This record gives sequence, structure tokens and C-alpha cells, in this order.
Amino acid sequence: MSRTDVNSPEQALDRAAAECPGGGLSVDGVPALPADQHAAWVGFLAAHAGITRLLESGLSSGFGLSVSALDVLARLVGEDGGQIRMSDLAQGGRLSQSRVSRIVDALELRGLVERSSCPSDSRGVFAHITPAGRELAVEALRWQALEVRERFFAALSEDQIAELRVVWSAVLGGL
Amino acid sequence: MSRTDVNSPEQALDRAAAECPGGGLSVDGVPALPADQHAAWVGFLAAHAGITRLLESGLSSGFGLSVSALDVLARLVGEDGGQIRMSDLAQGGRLSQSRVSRIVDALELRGLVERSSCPSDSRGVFAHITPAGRELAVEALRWQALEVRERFFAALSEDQIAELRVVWSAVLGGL
DNA sequence: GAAGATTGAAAACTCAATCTTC
DNA sequence: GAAGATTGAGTTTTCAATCTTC
Repeated sequence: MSRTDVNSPEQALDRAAAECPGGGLSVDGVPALPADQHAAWVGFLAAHAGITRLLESGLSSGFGLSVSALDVLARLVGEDGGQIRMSDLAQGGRLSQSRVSRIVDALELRGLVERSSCPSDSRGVFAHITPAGRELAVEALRWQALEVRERFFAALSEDQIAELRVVWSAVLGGL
Repeated sequence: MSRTDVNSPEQALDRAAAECPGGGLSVDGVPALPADQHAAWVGFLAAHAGITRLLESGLSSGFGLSVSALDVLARLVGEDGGQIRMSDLAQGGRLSQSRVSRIVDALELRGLVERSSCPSDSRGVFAHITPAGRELAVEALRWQALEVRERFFAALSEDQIAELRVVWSAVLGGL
């Protein structure tokens, strides 16, 4: 593999680091982050941006869903009875309450989800998935999982994947 | 540390995995991703969302900047002469051309950046950073780097950080 | 008064023109 | 006609009310 290949891993990371996507963290030549942290940080941002763009565009063209919308459907599919309260959909940090509300609006319009009021607490609203929603969600999740396996994890060893799990545990503990 | 602590690392990841943020990748109990990949994937998304929210809100309240805007300033600070062409600002994948254009609009309004035409090619436009822009950028970058070190990398060992670099190289090669 | 959910208005982002220069 | 940059229009996301029920 020659040094001029467009997509060699080393080049990808070097290019990313040179362009400092995500906040070039060195100032006046003095790196505000140690070099190894800088490389790890830049790679993290580039990897996230890359895989996200890939999933977003594939889900959109293949299923008419955004990653966020599929997040919501996935939660509903995983739930016993296929229903869950709006506020619980927002828990987990990735989606705000109002965003959930609007995503469910859109899914409801397409007949993929329905709302119903919560018997035990009339403030609450249940979202539950329809058969059509479940069918679409399962297909979209299969595609997404395949993509994640092939484009994200394919190049990693079992050990590296296991280590990632440990790393995220540690990182999430500090956030 | 008891099992009921709100922020233990294990709980954070378990919670994230249970809520499947980012697309619960198991369908009807059959995980579409192997368990270790699933955990690594969910952790990756949760970690990115967490640190991003932290930086976004801190930069906004402390410096009136978005992460994207600081990206642009950082590139300019790092450049010799403090100037770079608009199209080069967009390279690297994280920012589209039109987004760069609008971010520079906003920065220019605040007097942090100026535009000038490129002598050798009149299609081109240089963005260059002003003294005020440099000053703000340096402060913001220092804050951001500190945050990344303390909130993201503090819990990781040197070896883990080194391994992350390798992992991102591999992942970026596949994207 | 606090929690659950929605809504209006503003900000951020993307996509497809558009305009200018090569 | 292609490359560099901007703009208009539409969409998505957020923020701060708002409304209802506890």
C-alpha cells in the first residue's frame, strides 16, 4: 500500500489531526493537550462524524428515518407491549423532551407510532409502536447494525472492542 | 462506592445500554450486534453526546461560541499568518461549505474574523483572524482543552489513550 | 408549586440553486 | 464546464413559555 493511497488509516488520522477538526487544541505551537490525547480526541470526533454521516444518509434514503427517529422506534420495539411514556423516551440524554415530542409527531403522521393517554397519570402520554412501525424499525435496525459492524467494528480486534467498553465506562463515569 | 451511587461508571454504561441510546441494536431479543460490540457502540454514542453537550454549553455561556465556531477559529489560529481560504476551512468533513460561510458571517459581525479576497485567484476568499478573535480563541481553546482532559481523559490510563489512537486509525480507514 | 408534555419563536444546519472566476 | 463561495428555502433542533394534572 503506497503512501499516496487516498484512504489509508494512517493518512485519515493524520489528515484529521492536521486539520484539527473539533477544536485544534494546540495554541501558538503549545499543545493544550498532550500529543497522544490530542490524537485520540481528534480521532474520536472524526470517527463519530464519519459513522454518523454514513448512518444518517443511509437511513434517510433507505427508510426515510433519521438516526434520532430510529432511536425512538428502537426504544419502542424493545419495550414490552411496545409502549413507553414520552418522558422515558427522553431519558438517556441524547434526546430532549421537545425533540421527542416532535419526532413522535412525525412518526405518528406516518402511522408508525400512536399516542394514548396514561391511565394512572393523566399528565402522561404513552407512545406505542404500530405493526407498520415495528416492521420498518426492524428492517432499519438490521441495516444499521450491519453497517456498524462492517464499517465501524470490522477493523477492530475482539480485545480492542472489549477495551472500548472499559474505556466508555470510565469516561461516562466522569460526565 | 455503593451500588446506588448515581454516577458510578458501571451504572452509567449499563443505563446507557438499557436505554439503547443511538439505536437499540437488538431486535426481538436477538441482538443485531454481538453483546460486546453493542456495549462498545452504545458507550461510544453516549460518551460523544455527553462530552459534546458539556463543551457546547460551556463554550456558549463562557465565550458565546459554538463548538463549530471554535473549530473555525482554531484552524485560523493554527494557520501561519492567521488566514486560510474558505474552502480549506470546509475540508476535513465536519463542516459543510455553506456552514463555514455562515459561521464566518457571524464571527465577522463580532469582529473576530475578517474576509479578504485571494490575490492569486479571485474566486477564493481568505478568512483571517483579528487580534480580538485570536485572544478569544486562545482562551476558549484553553478552557476546552482543560475540560477534555479533566472530563474525558482523566479516568483513562496512558495505555488506554494510546490504544484509542490505534482504534481510530483503524476505524477511519473503513469510513 | 413541581412534573409531564406540547408549542411558538429563534437558531443552526442542509440542500439545491446561483453567481463569479477560472 | 468546473471550482470557490454565497444565498434562499426548507428542515431540524433548541429554548423558553405554556397548559394541564399531580
